[in-house]
Amino acid sequence: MDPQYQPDKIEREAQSHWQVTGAFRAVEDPSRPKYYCLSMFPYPSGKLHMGHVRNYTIGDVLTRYYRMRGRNVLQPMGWDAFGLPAENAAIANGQPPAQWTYENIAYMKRQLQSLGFALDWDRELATCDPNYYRWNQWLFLRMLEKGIVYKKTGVVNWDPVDQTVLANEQVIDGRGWRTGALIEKREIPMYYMRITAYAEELLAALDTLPGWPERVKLMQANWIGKSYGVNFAFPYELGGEKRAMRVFTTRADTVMGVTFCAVAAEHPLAEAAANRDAKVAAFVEECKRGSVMEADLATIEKQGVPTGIFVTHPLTSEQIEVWVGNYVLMGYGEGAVMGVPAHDERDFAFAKKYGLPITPVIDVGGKPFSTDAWQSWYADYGICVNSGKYDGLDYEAATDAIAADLRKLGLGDKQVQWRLRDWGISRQRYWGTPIPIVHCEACGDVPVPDDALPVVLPEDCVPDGSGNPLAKRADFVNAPCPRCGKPARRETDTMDTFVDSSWYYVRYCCADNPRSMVDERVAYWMAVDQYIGGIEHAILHLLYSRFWTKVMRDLGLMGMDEPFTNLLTQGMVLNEIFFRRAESGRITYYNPTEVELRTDEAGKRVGAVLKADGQPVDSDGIGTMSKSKNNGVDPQALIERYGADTARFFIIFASPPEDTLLWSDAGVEGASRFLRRLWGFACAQAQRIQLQHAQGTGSQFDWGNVAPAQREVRREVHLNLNKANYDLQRVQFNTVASATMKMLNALERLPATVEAGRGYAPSGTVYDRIVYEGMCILLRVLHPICPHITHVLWGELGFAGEIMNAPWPEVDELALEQDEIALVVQVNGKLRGEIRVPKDADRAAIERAALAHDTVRKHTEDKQVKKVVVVPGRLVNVVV
RNA sequence: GCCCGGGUGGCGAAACUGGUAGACGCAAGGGACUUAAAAUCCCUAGCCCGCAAGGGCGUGCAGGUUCGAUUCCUGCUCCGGGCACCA
Repeated sequence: MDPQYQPDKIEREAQSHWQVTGAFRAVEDPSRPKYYCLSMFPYPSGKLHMGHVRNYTIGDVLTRYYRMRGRNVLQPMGWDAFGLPAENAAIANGQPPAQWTYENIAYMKRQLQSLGFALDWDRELATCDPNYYRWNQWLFLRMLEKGIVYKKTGVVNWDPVDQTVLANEQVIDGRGWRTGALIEKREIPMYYMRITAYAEELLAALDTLPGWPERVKLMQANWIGKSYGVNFAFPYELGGEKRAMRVFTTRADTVMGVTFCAVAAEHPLAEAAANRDAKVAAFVEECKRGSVMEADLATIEKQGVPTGIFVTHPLTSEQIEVWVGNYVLMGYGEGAVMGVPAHDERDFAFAKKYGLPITPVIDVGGKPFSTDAWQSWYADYGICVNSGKYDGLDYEAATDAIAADLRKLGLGDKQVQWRLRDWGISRQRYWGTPIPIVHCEACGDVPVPDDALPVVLPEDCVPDGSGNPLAKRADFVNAPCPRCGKPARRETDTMDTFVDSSWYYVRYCCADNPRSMVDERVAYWMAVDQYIGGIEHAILHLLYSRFWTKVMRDLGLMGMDEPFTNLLTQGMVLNEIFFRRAESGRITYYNPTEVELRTDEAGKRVGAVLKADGQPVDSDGIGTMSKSKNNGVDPQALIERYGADTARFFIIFASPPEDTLLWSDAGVEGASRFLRRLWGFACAQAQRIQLQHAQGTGSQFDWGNVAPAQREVRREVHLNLNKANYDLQRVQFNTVASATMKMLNALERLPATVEAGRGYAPSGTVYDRIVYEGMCILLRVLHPICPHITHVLWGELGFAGEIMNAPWPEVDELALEQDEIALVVQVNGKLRGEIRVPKDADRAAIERAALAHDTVRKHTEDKQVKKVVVVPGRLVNVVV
């Protein structure tokens, strides 16, 4: 056995052993309980970053742990290979996205393999492979047939200089990232998936997911946003024509306080007003500038103009003026809102700004209302006042009465409203799944027949940032109409990449099937037992995946209702973001490894400079490691210097999986030291352990009369095994790593000789037994985290079989027992001392011992003891 | 702006269901070994007062509940994630 721990050597050997034996190939076996462990597949951005290492190490720990627990495990891997960065790379270096993507996949695959993950590479898939995305197209057509896919217009960011649609990320302060041009909103036709048809089920089924974090379920529930309210109309006349402006409100009890209404710039009323009033027209134009992002819309200053058009209040017949407001969204609800400034903060600010009347109609516990400044209680529920026949009613009664009256008038009724909107999947981009539609002048939008699938994306395009590259490809665009055969044009939009990731976990089960999207193997593996990925996917990706699962179920393709039984949302790996802004406004990001921090004499940070030119760079704070912010850290250097086991141990040890982790490699040294120490200890004990094998390990040993100093070490080992079991079950792995360190610390402290003559078992024999048992436990507990070193040591020390298939160790409950326990003594909650009592001491004896303690006596002697609280096994609190 | 999290020594963190705050590590200081360095091993360590015994303070801030609060409640503050075309 090599006295030196050489990670590069042993890791290479272990990995090639696993490869040769096909150790991680998953085979369906109905006789064994399966465990499908899935980590979110990576976007092939070029190199792995620490977030990937963290994500996949967590998944690997679970996979290897459950394998040792006897489950038939599947842990696959693939590539989320379509997307914007490939096109950006093409713009930057002229390389076709396909080539760039495949090169990145090859490099990152080698990186993943070097980390020793127990992945079944036979099931590898890439979403940019026609054999994968043809099923996106196939299912799209099924959804089209069912009416789940439909076409309508949607709003996009339009860069007027590049003549192209920009992603939200490419709009910076309302300007195009490359051109600096002011961005405009533009309406274009798009395909939508009717996720709102599943809103009710998506919301209700959250209750069937006990294995999901509460916070994720809460976020999804809020996102779906079911609200109960009243939808009603304000009638009006325009150009002699009778019409109605519909609004939705969750506060029908405040309808009597309406003093104005506001509509979105795209609302028909706004358009009508713009036609006859230049001021309105100018404002409507202004509203069209800027991005479509909700965060931007929510933070802009609320502005509006009066349209000069009045609508009739349905209950009071009062004339109410309609305004155009830049904060009203056409895409949400009716594109019009009622204004009740006395009880809605946004309306209040708007009314103050434009001098509109503010009429309180709700009394909240008699508190005095003033129009001077908004108070948060103005929005509270209360009793109607100033509301005519509704005076004195509470929220529910008033809502019922008002809804009933509106119903009688035929102007409105109660309605359930959803915040969730249908999912627009059309993207005006090249590197994505082609939408399988042909546009024919005679036949309209014609679906591509199934036998003509897949519609293959040409892989030699090099986008240049202007327009849509597919539209420029005559060989792609020109196609005969599938229906009439006349020349027609292919759809050039591609699908949102969230489509790709909405069902890839299904395809892993049958990735080699060229004839159908799913097969019977799906029923064996699905649902995913444990899904692991970043918290940033808490809403969109996870909601879309749940939606697709339900659609596939309703199409008869799968049986399950929900795709992911247990969800672990990994915290983000963060790093500082450094950048410079050029005069043109263009921003360049610099990797933290290229930046040097400047500090003053006291060690306080005073600035940061680029190592290359010594000139200052700005900090944009701390953020998730990403390609776009160039703040990722390549784990390669770490792996090469210390080995995969150290990298894995360190990232697991650094913090609990769900916590955010601010990257720093301080502490890697400690992980490496631990593994070297473990190797050294194993070397030193190898002969002794071999001897135990030779003597037969199956024989029972009587641990009853072992000297306390040795018994304490064995207790420590089993205590930490117990702790590791608990922490594995609650997915807190950092303390599992700690437990393995504590076990080694204990074994190293194990005394070889103890005081003789007390009838204890011979200390030399006990020493050998504890070391043998201790290493047998320690290696197995450590194996999921550090598979290579434990694989090798398991073999070197002569333990049977392969450690990856060894059964998980059992806690010996007797080893945990102690004769005497220590109790803490407090006086008035303050720690004053410690007493030792027999483990079965009764309450009275504990109280006596506590009151007899010197320090306790000092703090109680001139006072009256009111009460003594005894917490068994923990503490005694004397209250005076 | 809205929704969801988080804040504990110089640093990463631990603390089972309200019961000894700081386990396990990193960095640091002191020592041993060595011609020297690396590696390794031993010791110290939340902050303040004290030679010590001991005492006071301490889990972002301000309150509350409790014999007892990092843990429960209220308000605030800072940081992170999401906000529908980054993935």
